[in-house]
Amino acid sequence: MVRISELARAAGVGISTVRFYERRGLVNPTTRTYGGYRHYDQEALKRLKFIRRAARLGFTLTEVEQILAVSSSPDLADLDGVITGKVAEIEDRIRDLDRVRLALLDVAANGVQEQCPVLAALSD
Amino acid sequence: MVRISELARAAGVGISTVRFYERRGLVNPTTRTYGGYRHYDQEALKRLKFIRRAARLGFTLTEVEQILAVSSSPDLADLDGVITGKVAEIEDRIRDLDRVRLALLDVAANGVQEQCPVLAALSD
DNA sequence: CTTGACTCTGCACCACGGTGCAGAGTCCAT
DNA sequence: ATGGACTCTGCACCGTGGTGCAGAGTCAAG
Repeated sequence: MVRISELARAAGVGISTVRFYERRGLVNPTTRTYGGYRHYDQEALKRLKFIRRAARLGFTLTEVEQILAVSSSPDLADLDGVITGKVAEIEDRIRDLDRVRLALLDVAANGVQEQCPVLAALSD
Repeated sequence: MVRISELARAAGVGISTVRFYERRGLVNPTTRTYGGYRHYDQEALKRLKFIRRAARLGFTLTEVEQILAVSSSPDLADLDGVITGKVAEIEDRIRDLDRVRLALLDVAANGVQEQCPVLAALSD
């Protein structure tokens, strides 16, 4: 059990950010002292790190919330649809990222041709 | 050659957004009429679509600018480092996205175990 | 039981990425 | 040449995701 400053430092975020995520319902302290101090366990640290990296991947906090909700729902029935949707969405992003990656490698290898490969990568 | 409203509609963005991207140096009109109206060619449409999708992938507009700059630099010498760096960054994101994807599939298949696989996916 | 480091809440503020409006001017089909 | 649709610039505003401060309270080592 650690308090907020230690948790924040371990996750590489600011204290205010932790409290902000709590207001958004993303991370809750495991317990509070009588005086109101937040105490966190290891699970909270994992959640914090997850949120940060998912946000960096372009997910909004609302989307992160959805993913976390899905991943810990006690009711597994008809959750499949939600997961399938999220997975498809993630696959789209991976495909797009890979196109940009390949296009950049193409530029590195062959220089810029008439048709810019990077622009072409996401033109659909 | 189309004018701004047609370009915006084709790219699925607002007119104000096109002008905003222009202020950021991301898309420029091919020509202007004497009266000041912007005219765009197909290249501009590609750039616009690229910007939108790259932004959705979590790149900031500054990063998009960098990628576009790299991809159309006339000077290919010592661009390799920049491209290599961007490619590595993109590969990291792909890896992270794939971890989340696999973790969600795991939840769909096996339910939530003691250790949540989704949280574990991005714990490092 | 004091003292200094830490934490609490509430609120104000910030940067980024847009979005909308006003008032003036442009374009072009009739 | 005129009417209506469209565009121009400049500026103000918005939602998201934080960040910082004030004033009061808490914790724990000595």
